[in-house]
Amino acid sequence: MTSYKSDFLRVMRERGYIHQCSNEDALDAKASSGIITAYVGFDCTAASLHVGNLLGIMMLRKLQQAGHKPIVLIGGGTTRVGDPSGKDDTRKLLSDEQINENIASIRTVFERFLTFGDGPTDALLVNNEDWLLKLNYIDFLRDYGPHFTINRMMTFDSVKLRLEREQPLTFLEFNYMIFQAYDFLELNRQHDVTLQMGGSDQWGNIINGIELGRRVDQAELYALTTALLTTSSGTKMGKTAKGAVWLNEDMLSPYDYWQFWRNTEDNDVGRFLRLFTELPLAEIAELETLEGADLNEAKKLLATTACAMAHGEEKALAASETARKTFEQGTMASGLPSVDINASDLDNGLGLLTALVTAGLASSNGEARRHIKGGAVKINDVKAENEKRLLGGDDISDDGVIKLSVGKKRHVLLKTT
RNA sequence: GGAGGAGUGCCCGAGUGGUUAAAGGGGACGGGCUGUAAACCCGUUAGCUAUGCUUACGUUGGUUCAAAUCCAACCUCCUCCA
Repeated sequence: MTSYKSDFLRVMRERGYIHQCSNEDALDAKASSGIITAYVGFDCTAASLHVGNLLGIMMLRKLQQAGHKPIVLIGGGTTRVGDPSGKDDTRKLLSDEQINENIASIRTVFERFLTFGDGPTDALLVNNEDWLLKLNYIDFLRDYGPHFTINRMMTFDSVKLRLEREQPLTFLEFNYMIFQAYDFLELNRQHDVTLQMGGSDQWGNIINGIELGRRVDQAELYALTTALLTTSSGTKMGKTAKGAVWLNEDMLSPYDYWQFWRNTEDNDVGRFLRLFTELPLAEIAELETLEGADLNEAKKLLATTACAMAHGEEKALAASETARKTFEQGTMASGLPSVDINASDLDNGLGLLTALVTAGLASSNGEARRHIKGGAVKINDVKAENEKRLLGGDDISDDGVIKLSVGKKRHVLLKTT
């Protein structure tokens, strides 16, 4: 297949989203002749999605932009089971309350990327607990069990890898793929969904759904996956000093989110621009030709654009400005992440170690101590050598804050209240 | 049900009575070099009210001056047999 007829698949390929696609000719024909409805499933194991999920969200966005209908499937039911794909260990089970809290917190993110509503191409958010929790075990087994063979399930990577690595795979997790397959069937019945998208680790699960749909309803379903995101140097993407790169603002500040993209490796800039921004391909191609330090301009653009999509233009520009002041001018930037401290603590003299820990720059006094020893700590851009140093009112700069830094990149402003 | 093997720090993995907060590697973090990049070099990598104390080698007990290391029971996993 050399060229796609449908805008959707063409864009997906041009921008580098496609890893695998089942029956792409038929899918292409279908997408070029009418509205298709597609979904991506999201687990709710945390209170926020992270950049690893961004690819799925972006796919739905592209789908909608191409005039099709995206469905966000929240795995309220399947999260109660736990997906074994790509994991060595059984994930600890979450309580129902936790799951519901997570769902509430996660759903806000989608509104930034998709247009929801009742129109034919408006996005829809559904939760699989609506049908999974109602299932009757015996009925379900009789209706759908015969369509799955253990022999076949054993061949899927999610199962095979666990067994090969001699890690336990519980029956509970073993059922995950069956539920995901059933989701696809159910969404096809309820909303005429014909395409499921996801990361490449979902391929097996999706194929299971396609087969179930064909066997039970003679439905013609499709799969489309993206490559899992890794950096050029091969490491998994999505980690910062603080942990995962969350999409929710209350979990990771727009400034830190901006920084994450700003620190992209040279070799990834073009790829990420295509995947995570909506700049024209021609412009990206030009940006890619930049070399050496000039490439930093492309990284800034990537950071600001990607940040704007997740947090809004205003915050993205603010983050960009904060970064400019901090790194290019070396001046105090008020937009850096800040932590409130009591003025009275300062009067009595606030220990530097304590300050570093409360600022989140160190996880323990011991770590703070090590950072000081290593010469990484700065107070108002002046290196701190003495771990017994006390912070007092004198340390408050003209801007009314105390700037604490660990290393070149991590800065926190202490603000008195 | 029977026989054998395994469970170590964020991960992998060495260690089989004392100098072991536990080799080595990975990851992560910090420093250097740079461009807030990569690669490379160096360092750090349990907590604390810190010349000491506490926690830590699946769990719980026991032996011993002393245990990750020996013993017992239990839990979990793997392999072979039935």
